[in-house]
Amino acid sequence: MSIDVGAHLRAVRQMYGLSQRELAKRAGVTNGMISLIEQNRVSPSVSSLKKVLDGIPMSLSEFFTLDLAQAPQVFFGSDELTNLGSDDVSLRLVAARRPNRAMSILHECYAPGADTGEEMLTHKGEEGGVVVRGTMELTVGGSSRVLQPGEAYYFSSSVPHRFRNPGREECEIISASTPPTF
Amino acid sequence: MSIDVGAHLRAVRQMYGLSQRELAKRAGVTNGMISLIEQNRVSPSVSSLKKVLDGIPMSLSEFFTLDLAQAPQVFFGSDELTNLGSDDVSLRLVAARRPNRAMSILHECYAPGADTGEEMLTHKGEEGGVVVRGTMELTVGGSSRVLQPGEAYYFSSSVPHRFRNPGREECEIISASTPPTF
DNA sequence: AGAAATCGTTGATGATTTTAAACACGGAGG
DNA sequence: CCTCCGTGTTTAAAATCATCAACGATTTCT
Repeated sequence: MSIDVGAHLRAVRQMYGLSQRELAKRAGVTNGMISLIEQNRVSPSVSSLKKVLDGIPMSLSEFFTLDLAQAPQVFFGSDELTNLGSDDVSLRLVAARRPNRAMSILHECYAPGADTGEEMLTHKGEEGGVVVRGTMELTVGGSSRVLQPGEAYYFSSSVPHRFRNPGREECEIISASTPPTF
Repeated sequence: MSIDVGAHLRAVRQMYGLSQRELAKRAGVTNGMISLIEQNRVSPSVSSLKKVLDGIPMSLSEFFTLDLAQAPQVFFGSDELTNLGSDDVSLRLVAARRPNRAMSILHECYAPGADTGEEMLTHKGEEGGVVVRGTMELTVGGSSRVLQPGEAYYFSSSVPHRFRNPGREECEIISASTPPTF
């Protein structure tokens, strides 16, 4: 069970201070329809839902991505980052326990020679980051490059990729990925 | 005109190597319906579209957020980051020209005393980051804190916020925000 | 208090979607 | 050649959604 479209629409509408009739008028649909949708007595067609959201206005993407229940921690001490790494790779996640995050932000440390494993990684979403200290060899699809401090990367995570620290020094990077990998 | 649901579903389905019948079977709907949706001869109800996507599987949120047209630059030299800052605040953006990015990743440098301006910032989305060097005073809503190197933050950008470098040293942070601010 | 306005809900009808079953096309193998 | 799969597409009937108009409840103003 994922999203309750009816309750969600109601919450969004009220958050924008609109009545069913007011929204219906802006959207060019009937108020009754909005009532039925909000009670989950019908499941609107995508085109109808789009018309309704246009009246707010809000995109379908925003609607399905938006999460209301949020009143979360903002500041994180260095020791409040959640450590997810193994022996030679430290992955420290910001806001780990925040439900329905849009991103994973990580403070990563790779020991000399450390890597993300034999197999190339493939998953949904996008990721990017900046090298802060040391050097990082990144392979994405066919191409590969050793990034120096201050250099950066950004790619679609569905393309097979792999990280490796080729240097004798520890490598530190700050990265972000969306939707959240961790 | 936003998204072409039919074409989009077709692209997603093919990306996962599924036939209409195969997907229909997994989703518990008929193959004909998928055909009609993909030709935009009908606009599916949200519940139907959800059933179809469950067969992939993919969430409604992902479906409406995902963008296909992508074959972009992966690696960025330090000098290939796009500088957006003013005199005392340097904002260097990763993958600036990539269309339909899901995130903005920034390498930011604040001169001593520099800030994001008198007014509190408010916009859609979420943002987070890690302090790499120097100190950063961050105010979010009512609360405020001075973050040290290695410390981090994450919050909803719709809450009024402000950054200021209170130290005598330059402050360097890596940040990410979604949807992209820049 | 009473009238007027606004709210969300409901029932019958017309419009649209969804199903089930058949169709047409193309490639693989006997 | 020709049947057997596998595609995706199409059609009529069944199911669901969207509209229109009316309803009861609540608030606002006279």
